[in-house]
Amino acid sequence: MAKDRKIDMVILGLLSHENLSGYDIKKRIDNALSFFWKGSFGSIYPSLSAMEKDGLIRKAENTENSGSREKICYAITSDGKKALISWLEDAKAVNDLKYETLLKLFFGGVTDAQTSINTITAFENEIIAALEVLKMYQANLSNNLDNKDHIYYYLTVLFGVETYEGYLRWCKEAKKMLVKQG
Amino acid sequence: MAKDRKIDMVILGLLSHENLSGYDIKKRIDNALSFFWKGSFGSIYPSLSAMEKDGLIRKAENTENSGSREKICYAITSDGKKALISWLEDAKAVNDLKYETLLKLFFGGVTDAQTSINTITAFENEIIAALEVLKMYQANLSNNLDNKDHIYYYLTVLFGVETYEGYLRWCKEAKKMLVKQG
DNA sequence: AACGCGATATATCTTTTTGATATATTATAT
DNA sequence: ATATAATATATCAAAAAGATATATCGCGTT
Repeated sequence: MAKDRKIDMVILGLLSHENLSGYDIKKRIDNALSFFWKGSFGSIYPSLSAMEKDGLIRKAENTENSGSREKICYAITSDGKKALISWLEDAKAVNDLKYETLLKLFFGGVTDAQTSINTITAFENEIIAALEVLKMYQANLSNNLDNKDHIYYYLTVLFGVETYEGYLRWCKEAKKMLVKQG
Repeated sequence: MAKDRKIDMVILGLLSHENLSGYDIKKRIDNALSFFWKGSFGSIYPSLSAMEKDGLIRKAENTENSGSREKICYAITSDGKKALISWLEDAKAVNDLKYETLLKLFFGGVTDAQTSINTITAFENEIIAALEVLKMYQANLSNNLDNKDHIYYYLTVLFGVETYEGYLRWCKEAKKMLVKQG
């Protein structure tokens, strides 16, 4: 069966909600998962081919004909659902974080304080914009939390809001310290 | 010159502080940078070879002879320092975050609420342990913040403390909601 | 009607990185 | 004396990112 490809689990998870094409999957990742996960076409299409060969997914008829050019839709199989559940039931999870912002800050002593302040400000502006979007999602989702599926989506958004607000508090504090230091 | 290898900048940054071997570099990454960056031997040694060929670093005599087996130490060159500064002065930074914890939670509807609670608890325990270490670093560093180089280290630790405390607040809230939902 | 352009859609290639493994040396504990 | 843990370098396969190629479709402009 599947080895250790995380993208397989992303795809199986998304297909457990609805039938999707590779292009649809990319859109779902970019929209709903973007602030805690990423995925490229270069990993999605090979994963789809491999998982179809292994019987974890199968080609499905394009139900909602969006009118656009023909697409190859996939559905999850019972074997695929088993693989997904077995992954979900393992509580251990690897969180792989790479903050280039922090890396630049760590080596900030090589240049002047203003360079580090600029790096923090660029980060701050990105987060302010992203937080606005997240808060919109949060507002929409909190209206119908009775829907059992929506609570999981809501909790990930809550995670984003909580961490982003922490980022912004840190940006202010860090810039204050750097200005004082000169 | 160098293309787009982030590991190059990590190594150049560390070498701007002191001469190091590949093994030393790995230790520095695992200790000082671990909660916001990672690096494997499989990327460090090829990067060292490539950057030496390009003249960004050079072999250096092993100053502090630690008594252990001989090691190949490297020093940054003036070209290397130029490359490092040019990277630092670009305020744009890519922060690449992959939370498998959040991914599992997002698909939590496939299994029962207890499965998601277990995933959150495993995350919570990891963060509690890591936060303890970070707070120790923070206490040590805040004693001598007059040292110009230490402030940058301190700020990255502050970032870790702020985000980890946010994680823990979220863990409590998320578990409360999942327990209520059942 | 012809044209260009942006969105949709699949696929593949190169480069970067991880994770595993191989190999050898030195220090330490039993 | 011997096992084993830490030190040290190196390489390989697998995974993923990022870039690029190719083609279709819908829409607005001229």
